Amino acid sequence: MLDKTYDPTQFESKLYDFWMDKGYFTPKAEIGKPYFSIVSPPPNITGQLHIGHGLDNAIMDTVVRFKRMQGFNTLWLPGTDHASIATEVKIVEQLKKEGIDKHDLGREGFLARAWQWKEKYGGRIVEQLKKLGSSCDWSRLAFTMDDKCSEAVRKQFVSMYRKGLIYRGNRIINWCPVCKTALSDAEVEYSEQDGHLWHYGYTTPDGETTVVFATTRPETMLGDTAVAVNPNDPRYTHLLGKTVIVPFVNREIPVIADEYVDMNFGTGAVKITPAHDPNDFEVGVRHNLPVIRVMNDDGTMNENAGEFAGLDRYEARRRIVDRLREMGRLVKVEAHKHNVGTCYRCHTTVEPIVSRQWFVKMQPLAEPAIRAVRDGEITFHPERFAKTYFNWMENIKDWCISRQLWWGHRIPVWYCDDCGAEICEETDPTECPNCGSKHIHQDEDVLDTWFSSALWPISTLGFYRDSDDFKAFFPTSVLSCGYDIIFFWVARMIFSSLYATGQVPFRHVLMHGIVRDEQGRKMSKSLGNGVDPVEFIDKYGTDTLRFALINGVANGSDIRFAPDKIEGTRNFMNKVWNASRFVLLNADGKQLTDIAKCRLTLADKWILTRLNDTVTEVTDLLEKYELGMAAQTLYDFVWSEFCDWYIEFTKPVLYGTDENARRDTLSVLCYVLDAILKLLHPFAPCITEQIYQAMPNHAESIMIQPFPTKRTDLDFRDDARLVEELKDLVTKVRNIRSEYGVAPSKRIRLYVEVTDERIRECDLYLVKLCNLEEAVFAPAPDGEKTVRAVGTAAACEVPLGDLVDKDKETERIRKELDNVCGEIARAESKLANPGFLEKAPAQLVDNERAKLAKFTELRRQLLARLDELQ
RNA sequence: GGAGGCAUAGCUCAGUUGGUUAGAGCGCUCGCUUCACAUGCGAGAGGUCGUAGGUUCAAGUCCUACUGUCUCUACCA
Repeated sequence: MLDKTYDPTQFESKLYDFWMDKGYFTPKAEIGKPYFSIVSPPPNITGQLHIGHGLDNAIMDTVVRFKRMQGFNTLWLPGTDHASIATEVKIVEQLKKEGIDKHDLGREGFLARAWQWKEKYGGRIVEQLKKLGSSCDWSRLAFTMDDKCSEAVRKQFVSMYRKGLIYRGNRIINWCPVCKTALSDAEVEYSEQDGHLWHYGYTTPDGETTVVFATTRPETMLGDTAVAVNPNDPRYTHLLGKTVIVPFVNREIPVIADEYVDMNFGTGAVKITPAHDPNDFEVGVRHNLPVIRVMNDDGTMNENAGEFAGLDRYEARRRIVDRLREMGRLVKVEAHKHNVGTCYRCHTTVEPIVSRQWFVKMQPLAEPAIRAVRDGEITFHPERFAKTYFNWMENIKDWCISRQLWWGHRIPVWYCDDCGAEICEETDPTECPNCGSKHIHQDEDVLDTWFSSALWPISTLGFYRDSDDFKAFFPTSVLSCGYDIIFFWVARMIFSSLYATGQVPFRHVLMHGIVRDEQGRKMSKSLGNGVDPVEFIDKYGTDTLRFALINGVANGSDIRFAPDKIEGTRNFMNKVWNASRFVLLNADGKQLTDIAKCRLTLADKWILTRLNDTVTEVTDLLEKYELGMAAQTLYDFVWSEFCDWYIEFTKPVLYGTDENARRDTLSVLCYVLDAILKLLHPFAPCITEQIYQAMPNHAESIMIQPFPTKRTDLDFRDDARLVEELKDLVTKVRNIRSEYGVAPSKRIRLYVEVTDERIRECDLYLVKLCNLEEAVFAPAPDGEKTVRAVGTAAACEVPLGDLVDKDKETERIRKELDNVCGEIARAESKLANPGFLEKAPAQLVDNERAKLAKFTELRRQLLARLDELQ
């Protein structure tokens, strides 16, 4: 039997262990069997569980449990990510506290520390994920740097290298002077900052003409190798082909013409620094300009900076501006807001720098990736995110994949010290295949962490090992992640998988939003407004966490995680618990009947019909991955129909003396509760299993039971409609009681005049739900003062004696009459519209006619009542 | 600059091929220790669905423009 109070901490972790012991999470790789598979987005080993993981896992577990119950061979494969740069930053910080520089340890020593870190924090996050109740297969737990994944990275790299899709070159990249590594474009975040536009100029050697321009980064002038103007700009035609002198370094540079220059911006002249600006770099390529780097990797000025060498970039900027001012060259200084790129890990302003790095050539990879989504091989939910995807893919630039870090997959390229050959093989070479020299050395850099993440679905399933898992579970069915990593991850998995396997990595992409705080702010460490899922689960349980994150939330929209929402969800769990307790307390030790053999009451028929509706709706919604609406549908059914009405309907029977009726009603109660538990299980796995285990005739576990399906043999539309009429009457009578201040405990008599004879069967329901002393199926005796509730199946009269106020009652009836007349007018005007009759579906026209008939009848009765009152 | 989202009850939000009287939770008002649940029960009040046009028999839903707001993306020195 269930405990008196709902306390999830008493059973959640026990149930998880039970499921694990039974091996329910671990499917066999059965090739050809209908399957459902998800490969989990791997959390970074740097961190701990946050609410975003909670959301991600709640979504995946709900879908996975649903599909498992539907009978699919279901795999949910979990893992963790080495998170190259993020982890390395953390370890460097840790070392710093111990007074150690990473270079003191050397590469080997550092990597040893990193693996220690991985053991500690990777293990911790796995334990935290288990608290969520996620039914993932821990026997297949993967790590981006384990053998299988490393092998995939190696093979993919070599293959792409050989096809010329990976190349090494000098390009402008984003450089983080703190992390001291290159970053991809996706790893740069822009933030608007207050800066300045400094206007000054360079003068021709003869000292006669000065070309004035504006810049936000004066320090880069030391690397200027040209001044550019628009070829169509008449102001500067006379200067084309001339030269000007860069002060401080006294370099003579040409004035060139290039379309890139916007004549209407500033003075129409631009200083060109090919080594430190992406656009200038392009200009430099077109005009064959020298590339002069003036900065070191740590953001200080290098030897090319002349008198400013050794200064930090910002100090150099200040000094240069000061000097220009002293020299009288500074024409103007303007305040200027501009977007500055920052490192997504440490938020330092990145420096565009020319550097020799490895790149993935994107154009050939992007095309099939765009096609796959366009052709519907992959579907985004909601669809609009496909646009975001196209937008990025169609304007994609080459992907810088080398990082000047140690923690990660080392680039599998060796260089021959003797002949300079570049060697890229699947197995580590020992000598140069070109000249036979033994003097070879490996590239020092590691790969962007997202290069391995991009292979995650194929590497974890063992594509490069020809494994059964791959054959049984690929392409995966669903990918679930936040919209913030579409570029980092989703897009890259798509083109990487298409390249390697010729197949898409997943069929459906479920995008969710960001979990925000009560005021709609992002949760962050600095604001201290984050919700720790582990703490939350210890307090409320994982079912409440999961349901609160999913219920009523539209796909892809951000979620406000507010305390009253949490309480509401907890209350719902409590409701489920107590309703179950009611059923189980009554069913305890009683014999039940097969539902198909029960003599069903009207209420039974109603709830079974409504259950059918709910099963259909929830199943449809889940199949469309509309989890929020599916949960909402269940919430409403459980609370507003099963608890508020059906359980109340059963009470007169359960507390009555007819043993057969009691048995049958209990059978229906148990049947419906059992179905509710199963429907709810994907969303709230623990509470449903706990209750299920207390049910009569339960099987080993709810999680391997079939998901409920519609019972056409238990569908009673007509009776269900009648019960809706009954509910309507009950509400109206209660309303009258409330309006007239009849004490809830006061039992009254009710006179009922039926239009639908079946209402007579509802005697007990009326007595119980309206708290009657009796229901008399006759008109009220003459002279009895009553208030009337009018419905289509019956009209009820509540005798209230002197409480009845003629004016008040007239007013009440008039108000209802207004409403009814409004509806009649509406229906009539629709039915009078020839267009509607011709073009609207027949069903709709019929509905409208039925509605008109119903309201006309109500109007008749209301008018009759008004007459009586006169 | 480009793209996209949002704008519905006091608040937070659902509302998916256009089709019953636009819903929920919270809050609010009134009343209830009714034997599953006060984490509850019953009854209510509260919305011309941002503005203006258009398409349609029919628009919260589709189209156009506008206003407000948020996000992504690019980046002109």
